[in-house]
Amino acid sequence: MAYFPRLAAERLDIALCRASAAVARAADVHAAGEGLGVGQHLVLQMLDAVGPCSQQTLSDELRIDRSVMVGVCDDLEQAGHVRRERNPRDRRSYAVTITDSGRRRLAQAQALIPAFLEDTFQALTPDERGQLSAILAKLLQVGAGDPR
Amino acid sequence: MAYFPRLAAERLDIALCRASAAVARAADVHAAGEGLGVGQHLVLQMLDAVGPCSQQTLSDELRIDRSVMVGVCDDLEQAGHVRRERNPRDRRSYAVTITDSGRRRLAQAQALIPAFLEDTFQALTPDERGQLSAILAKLLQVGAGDPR
DNA sequence: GACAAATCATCTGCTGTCAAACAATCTGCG
DNA sequence: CGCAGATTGTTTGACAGCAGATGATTTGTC
Repeated sequence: MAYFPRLAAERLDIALCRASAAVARAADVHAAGEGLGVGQHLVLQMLDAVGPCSQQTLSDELRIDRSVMVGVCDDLEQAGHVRRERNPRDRRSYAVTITDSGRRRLAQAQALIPAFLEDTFQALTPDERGQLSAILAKLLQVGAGDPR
Repeated sequence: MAYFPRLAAERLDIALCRASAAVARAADVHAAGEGLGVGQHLVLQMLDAVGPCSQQTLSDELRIDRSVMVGVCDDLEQAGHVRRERNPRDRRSYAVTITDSGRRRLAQAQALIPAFLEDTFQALTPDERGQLSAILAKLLQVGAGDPR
């Protein structure tokens, strides 16, 4: 029932990982019910916001490994939500572009996110959510051995 | 370079998972250099604090899967840091007990934790670390679809 | 132009985790 | 007692993620 209390109090790293695992599982369940994986959702969201990208750019920005991005884009392409054309200026890379179908699918998925977040983080007050967001942003920016 | 900004701001779940992944990797690197896995460390810490436990209890409290706990205890037993005896009151379960060797190993590992945490969370002020700790405790206690 | 080094997408193998199945044992109910 | 169902530890199979190697292409330097 109770999470071994000294761990949460003393080991910030462990608590962070455990909380993340629980949240990730909830997100997977939500995504599975939605039929659109978390990675696919992120790719569509980014393509919609910033326009066509190479898979490398998507990998870097979204922190998804290159070799995983291959499968994510495969699935999206097969579903018709994305087009993969060679970038004419650099034929090594693709220009991954979101299609109209992809935009519709994204809008549909986006609409369900607020309720999902509300459900997942219901234990936190709006203030706490803001604090958490700011703290995580700081951690991702500088810390944790990720000086890219 | 920059983490696609809208994600960090809007998707608390994604930010949490990304931060956790970075921290987990740092912890693994640290543990590998130390020669004592994170799971093993946690088990020793809990056995030292609360006395002999079954593997099931360890699994529940430390949020480590039963089938993973088998291997963790195997390694600890083989290294002589733990004894596994059948619980006479319930011969299905073990009474896992920390040995003197295990206690020495634990003390040695514990001594390095503060420096590791300081290094990993150097981007955060003491205030922020306190906030993060409190927020994570709340999340682990109630939230994220883990109503055990 | 020619060649070395870097980059993009991809594939392969490895590791770690989880779900499901299994045997042994315990508990509860008649 | 006798039997159904739950629990503990374990093994197995499936799967995601990552490091490293590979082929195609670009960039930089001579």
